[in-house]
This record gives sequence, C-alpha cells and structure tokens, in this order.
Amino acid sequence: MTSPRRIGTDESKTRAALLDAAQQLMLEEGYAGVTSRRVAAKAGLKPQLVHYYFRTMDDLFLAMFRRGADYNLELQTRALTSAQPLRALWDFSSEPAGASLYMEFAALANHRPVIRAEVNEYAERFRRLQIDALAGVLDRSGVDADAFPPAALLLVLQSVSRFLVMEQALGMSTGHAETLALVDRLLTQFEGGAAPTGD
Amino acid sequence: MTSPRRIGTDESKTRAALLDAAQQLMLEEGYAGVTSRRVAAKAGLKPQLVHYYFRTMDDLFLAMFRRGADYNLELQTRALTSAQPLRALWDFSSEPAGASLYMEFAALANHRPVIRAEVNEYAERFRRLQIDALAGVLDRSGVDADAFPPAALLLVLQSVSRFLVMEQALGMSTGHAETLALVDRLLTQFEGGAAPTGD
DNA sequence: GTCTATACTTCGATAGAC
DNA sequence: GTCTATCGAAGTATAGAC
Repeated sequence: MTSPRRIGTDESKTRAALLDAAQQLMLEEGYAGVTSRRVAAKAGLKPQLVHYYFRTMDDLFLAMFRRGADYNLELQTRALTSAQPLRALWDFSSEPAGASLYMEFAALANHRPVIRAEVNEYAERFRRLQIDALAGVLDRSGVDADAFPPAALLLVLQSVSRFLVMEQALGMSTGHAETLALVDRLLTQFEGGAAPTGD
Repeated sequence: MTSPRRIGTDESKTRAALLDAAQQLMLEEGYAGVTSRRVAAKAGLKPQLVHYYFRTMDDLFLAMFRRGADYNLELQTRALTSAQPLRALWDFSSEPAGASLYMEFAALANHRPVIRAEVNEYAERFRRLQIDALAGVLDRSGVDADAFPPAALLLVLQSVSRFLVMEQALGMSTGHAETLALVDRLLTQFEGGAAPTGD
C-alpha cells in the first residue's frame, strides 16, 4: 500500500476502546482535549497505541467521525419515516451529546481541511436525505412549498435546536421557554398532533 | 494585592499588541491555536511576555473577550436604535468574524468554567438589552406579542444567522438560499421596508 | 499483527535580571 | 515596570522489539 507503515485492523478491540475513549474525552474536554496521551490514559493503554491504530490524530478524528456519522444516518432515517418527522428531527438535533459532538466537529473542521472535507461530504448527504423526506411530509400536510420551502424549514429547525442546546450547555436560559413554545406551536401547525416527547 | 506577582499595566502598548495577535490567531486557528508561543511570535515578541501581561492563558482569553464584548455592546446599541433594528440584528449576527469569535468563545466556555462565567454574564446583559429593544419595535409594528414573543423572535433570528454563517465558513450552502429568502420575507413582514444591506 | 522504547517539539509557567 | 533564562510536563510521531 501507500502507507509507510502497517496499521491495526478495523476489528481490533483495542481500536474500538480508543475510539470510545476519544469520543468521551471530546464530550468532556472538547476536541483540544483529545490528545494521544489522554485518550490512551482513559482507555488504560499506552499512548503509542493511538499512533499505531490511527497514524495521526487527524486519522483518529476521522475514524471517530465516520463511526458516529454512520450511526446517526441510521437514526435519522428512522426518524424521517416516523409518524411525526418534523418533531423527530427536532428531537434529534436537540439531543445534547449529539449536538455537542456536532459542535466540536464543526469547530475542528473549521481549522483542519482534511476533517472539513469529510464533514462536508457527510453533511451534504445527510441534508439531501432530510430535505427529500421533509418535502414529502410537507406536501401531504398541504404546506405551501413556495412560501415555506422544505430546505428552509429544515435549516431553521436545526439552527434553533442546535442553538438552544448549545446555550443550555453553557447554562443560559433567557428566552428559551418562549422559543420552545413558539417552535412547538409551529410544529403542531405544520405537522399537527401532539405534545413534545418529554424533554 | 492577592496576586503572587506584579503584572503589566492595562495601557501598555505591548499588551494591546498581544491581544491583537491572540484575536487574529483565534480566527485563523481556533482557540486551541492560541498558545503563548504563537501569540508572541505573531506579535514579534518573546513568549514569556504573554505570561507577564496575562498571568495565565485563561486570563488572556478573558481580556480578549472583555475587549471584544465592550466593543460589540456599543455596536449592538447602535443597531438597536437604527431604522430597521431586526435587520440590523440579523446583519450583526451574520458578520463572519464576529460569528467566528463567538463560536470559539462558546466552545472555550463549554470547557473552562472561568470563561463560562464571564461569557454568561455578558450574554445575559446583551440579551436583556436586545429583548427590550425588540419588544418596543414589535409593539410599534403591531405584532402580536403573545403569538410572537420578542425573546423567541430574537433567538430564532440569532440561531439561524449564526448557523448559516457557520456552515458558510465550512463551505456548505445547501438550503441557504431558500432560508435567506424566507428570513428576508419574514423580516419585511415584521419590520416592513427594504431589501438586504448587501451581504 | 501488536505493542514499547525513544526522539524531538511545543506547552504553560516561574524565578530572577535589568 | 519590563523583559529573559530556564524548567518540567505534555504533545505528536517513528523505529524497532516481540
């Protein structure tokens, strides 16, 4: 291969442990806290193992991202075929751990070209899926697609949920109740139906 | 004083140069790229000077944040008394450099208690000001405050603008045009008046 | 295929010279 | 009041032992 050095297999249990540790660290300390030494320490392993299974730290981040992305794609697909896809989307983007990882990877992507490329490709695929599903839903609900394009509604929905979760993580809450009420009302209007799932 | 070591004056030219360098670095590399050595290098100074003027790196971040916060409070105040406060708010949160710094400090605050406290205090003051100003504007425009509370509109506005700017920085654009059009239409509806200022 | 010994760089921070 | 010499810890990464 082109790789100057052989690398551990994808099925290795050690490799998975390192990924788990890295993800946990990312949540606790942010991407800057994900260093080879700390990852290894959390997994109870030697730091050099990180570089054996993932040649560089960027490779580790990429592997972590892909694993999470695949998992999320599955969740997302299920959400979009549920009885209330809009609400499901809202709940999905409001999930704290997911939102937190999302922010960290966005920050990382902002400053590391390799990560950015990967994040973009995934995000694009992700969004296409969501827009298409949403278009169908809104159409069946009789929403005017010219006045409220599915893409726009999706972005607004995600913006607001991500923003609220981020602020919540920071301990902020001013205006949140009013916003949640407004969103809930609009969701009901667009999609009909019941109360929130129980945040 | 309680400080174990004396520290440079606030008026020092060197100090300001270090703050400038730090801010520029934060934009280019993210908060993780703001190290004493790199800040000094960018300012053409010795790394130890960073620790002389700001005892710890957290102190440097706090000083940078306060300087920017004060500046933004002024800008914000002016925006809120302009002819189209809603649009002014939108433009304000859409400004790339500001949005970028905002994200970096949010990430930083997420993992550093000292920074979080400062960010929260500032954000709270900031938001109160905005909500109050917005309440007046909406009231004069005849907007139903029960259906559309100023606080909720503010948060939605900021969420969407920040989200779009963030994605733009990452090179993403799917759905942006539709969202911008929707926002523009709603802004006009709430505030009346003219086209955007020109991105 | 798996892991360790080791190298070299960069980090934040302080003690002390001027 | 301003800046430098210097330290110990932590960072990424590779070469090579098993």
